[in-house]
Amino acid sequence: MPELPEVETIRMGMEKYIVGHEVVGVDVRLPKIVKEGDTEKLTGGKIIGARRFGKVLSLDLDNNFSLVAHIKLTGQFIYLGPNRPKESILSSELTGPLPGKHTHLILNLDKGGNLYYNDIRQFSWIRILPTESVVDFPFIHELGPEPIRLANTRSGQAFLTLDVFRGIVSGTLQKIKVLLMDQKKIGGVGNIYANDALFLSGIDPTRKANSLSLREQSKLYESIIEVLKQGLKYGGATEMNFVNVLGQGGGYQEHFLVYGREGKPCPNNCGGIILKIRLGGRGTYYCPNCQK
DNA sequence: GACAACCTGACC
DNA sequence: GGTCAGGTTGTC
Repeated sequence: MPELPEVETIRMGMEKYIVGHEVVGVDVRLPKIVKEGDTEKLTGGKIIGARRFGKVLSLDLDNNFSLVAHIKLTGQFIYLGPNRPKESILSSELTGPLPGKHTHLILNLDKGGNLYYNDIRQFSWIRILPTESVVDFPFIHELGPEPIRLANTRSGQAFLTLDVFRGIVSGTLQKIKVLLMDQKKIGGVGNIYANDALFLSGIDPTRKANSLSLREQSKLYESIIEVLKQGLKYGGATEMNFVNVLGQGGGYQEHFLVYGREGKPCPNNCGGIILKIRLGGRGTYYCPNCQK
């Protein structure tokens, strides 16, 4: 499901295919998706940038308005129009027809292009905000630092250094996995990458954060960065129905370490079997042999 | 700190 | 037909 690597994959696609286009019309099909602001402000604006803050996207226009979106579990931004690479064949399995019954917003772009916004579960939100106020929007303002620095993110988000991470981890009684997914503590990490990072570092997800040794803190810090980089490398994980701006799925789901692998053998070949428990209301997967 | 709510589709 | 999935908010 969309976490930092998936949202960053979308952002990169927007930068490549959407930025530079003018918005010539807006079609709102499910008004409740737009929680704040007037979508008509977008019309006539030229898209000049795509930013990401944790799991939130911001499409910035030259008329000082931004379309800000949290796609939650099942949001999709798909571009159809000129400049799509010839080899990008839309997977109707992942997106359905465009527009379709889950298409809630359409940005008509110049040169006949369209940006479709789909969301099956309708949990996501879109806001139209003045560009200068995007960083002050409460959810974005309260986001914790991000674990990886990306060249073109322009997120303005603070970077999670090892020292900062140590401070966060040692200062709370929260269970370590719950902490990793707490957006106010660390920006961008969700269930898939929290599970895999804890496996990679050999740490039991139910441990209290402040019980980690200095060595475990370092190992976990490195593991978070490693799994996020793997996610990015494969263009995200197509769990739920994540697709990039061309409607294509990602590949990290083929490389899950423990996420979604209940009952399967531990990838370390330790002989253990992956267990599933619930932590903070979320499915949590781990190897009881390797994670202490 | 636990858990329902939001919502739909997938799965048993 | 019932249950589960999950990011975030809201409520107990």
